[in-house]
Amino acid sequence: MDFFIKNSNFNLQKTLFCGQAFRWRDEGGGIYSGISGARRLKIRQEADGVTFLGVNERDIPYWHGYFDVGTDYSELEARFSEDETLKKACEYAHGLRVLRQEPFETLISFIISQNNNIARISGIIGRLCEAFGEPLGSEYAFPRANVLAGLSVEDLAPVRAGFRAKYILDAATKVHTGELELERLYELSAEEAKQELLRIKGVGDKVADCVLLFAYRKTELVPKDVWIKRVLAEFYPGGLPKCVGENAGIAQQYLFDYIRNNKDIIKQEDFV
DNA sequence: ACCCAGGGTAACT
DNA sequence: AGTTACCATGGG
Repeated sequence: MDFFIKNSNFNLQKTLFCGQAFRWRDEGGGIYSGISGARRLKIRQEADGVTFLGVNERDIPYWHGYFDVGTDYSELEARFSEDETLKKACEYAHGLRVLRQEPFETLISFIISQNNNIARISGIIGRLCEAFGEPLGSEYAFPRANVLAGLSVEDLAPVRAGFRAKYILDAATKVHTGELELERLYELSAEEAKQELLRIKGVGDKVADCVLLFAYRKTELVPKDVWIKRVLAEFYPGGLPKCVGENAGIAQQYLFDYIRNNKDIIKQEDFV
């Protein structure tokens, strides 16, 4: 069935290609197709919302959560806009939403993201899914932890993940054996959950923050990649302003999209 | 050819 | 506790 969601603050182009998810494709004509975990979706941009195309009715609650439909982004943008730079970021990235993604997929994806660029991250994840994911029509689901846990670095060679291959295997193994219980992290505080994630080889402060923000919706966390470090150095040496409240992580995503597409805003001296 | 990328680890002071 | 070389790969 087709399922329309009325929402005036929902831009798919911004949401799907701002570096938080890596498995979406622009089909043209306002239509996008992608996969989250083992679910496929076709979705169309409307003037006043989005339409899930041919969606299985029982998956609607999942996608509702995935796209964070329950959050009023217009209200967030209004609050953020009390700050001058954030106001510009909100105008530029208007309609962006922070997704609620599957924990294991998010964990592996952001392990792959380290010291890497978005185009190449997408390529590696695509090859990982083709090689080890369950077929999903003409596409492939994200690989399950037990499948990845049974692999060697040699098995992962065709994925061309480089030095990150061993990190992928450590994460998959810890999840598969139950040494790390991803479902349990929902019940923990951000700080407690972070300590759990940091036990994985190849997961440091930034990757942990990304997983907790993009999968567990710990919106107070601000992943500090090279671009956010530049924004902080240039505009917020004392940290993000008070108006971001408990949603600093969402404000961070607006800033990330804004600055990466307007690189001239950062002065040369802040490139470290 | 060179530089960089949604960084982390291990080996140093 | 705070630096720094090194890690694989390929896009710009």
